[in-house]
Amino acid sequence: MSENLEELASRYRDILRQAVYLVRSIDAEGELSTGQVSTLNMISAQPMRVSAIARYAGIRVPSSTEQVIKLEAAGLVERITDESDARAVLVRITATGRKKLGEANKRRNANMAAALGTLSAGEQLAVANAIPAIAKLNAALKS
Amino acid sequence: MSENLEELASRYRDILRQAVYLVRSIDAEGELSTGQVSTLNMISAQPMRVSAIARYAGIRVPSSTEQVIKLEAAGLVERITDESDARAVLVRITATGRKKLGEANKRRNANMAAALGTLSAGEQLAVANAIPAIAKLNAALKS
DNA sequence: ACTCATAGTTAGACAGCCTAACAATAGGCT
DNA sequence: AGCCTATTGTTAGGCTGTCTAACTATGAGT
Repeated sequence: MSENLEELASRYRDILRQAVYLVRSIDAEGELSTGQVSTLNMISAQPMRVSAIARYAGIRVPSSTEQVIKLEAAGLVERITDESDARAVLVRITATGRKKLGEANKRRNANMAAALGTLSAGEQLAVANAIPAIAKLNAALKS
Repeated sequence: MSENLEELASRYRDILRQAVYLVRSIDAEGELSTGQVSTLNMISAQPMRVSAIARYAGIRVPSSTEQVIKLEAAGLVERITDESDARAVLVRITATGRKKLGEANKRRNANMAAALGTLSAGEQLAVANAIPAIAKLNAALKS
C-alpha cells in the first residue's frame, strides 16, 4: 500500500509539473499575470493583509509587497490602514480592479473550458471528481 | 452544459494555481530545481534532443539550452552529437546524474506520498482516476 | 518604560523564462 | 552540382518573480 502511494505520488508529481506549463499557457494572453489574477481573486471578497496574501499564495511577504505595489500602480487595488493595528496594511480591490479581474477570469475560463471540451464526458467527470481531493492535498502542504 | 464546463474550468484553474505552489513546496529542499529534475527524468530512459526537451517541458529552445548548460556544468548530463543529424545535440544523463536524480525523486516522492497519505482512500482513488484525463488536458494545451 | 515580537518595506541578488539575431546543417528543387 | 528555404541550436540582452537580509514602525507583555 505504501508502495502504491509512492507510485501515485510519482505519477501525480509528473502531471502536476506539466500542469504548471498549462497554467502559463492559459494565462499567456492578457494584461494581468497569473499571480496578479490570483491576488485579485483572493481579495475580491474582502480586503486582506499583505501577510495573509503571502501566506495564501505560498510566497514570502516581500514578494507579496512587490505584487501589491504593482497592482496599486495599475490602479487595481488600494492600500487602506487596518484600524485595529496601525502596522498592518489592508489591500482592497478597486472598481477598476474588479472589472479587469472579471474580464481576465472570463477569458481564462474560456480557454480552460475549451481544453476541457476536448476531453470525453467520462474524463471531464474524473477531473471534476478529483477537485475536492486535490484541494485538500494543496491545503495539506500549506503548513 | 457549456455552463457546466465554464464552472469546471473555473474550479480547476483555482486548484491548479495553488498546486503550483505545492510543487514548489515539495521541491524546495535539495540541490536540484524542479526544472532540472524534470529534464533529468525526461532523458533518463534515452537521450533526447534539446528541442524535444523544450517541447515536452513547454518552454522555448533557448531556455532548454540554458538548462542543459547548467546540468552539464554540474556533471549531470553530457552532450553527444546525433550521428544522423549534425545539427542536433543529444542530451544524455551521466552516472552521477542518474544517482542524483534517484535521490531527488525519492525525496520528492516521499514528500508527496506523505501528503497523499492525509487523504482518504476514496480521495486517493479520485486523484488516481483523474491522472489520465489531466495528462490529456496537459497535452491538449501543448499545441 | 523597556523589551521583544510582529507587519511591512527597501535593497540587492538570482533563477528562469522570453525574443531577436546568428551559425551550421539538412533537404528539396532546378 | 548549386541554391534556397527550413530546421537545430547557441548567444545576447532583457524582464518577471522570487528570495534573504536589514530596516522602520507599531503592538504587547512585564
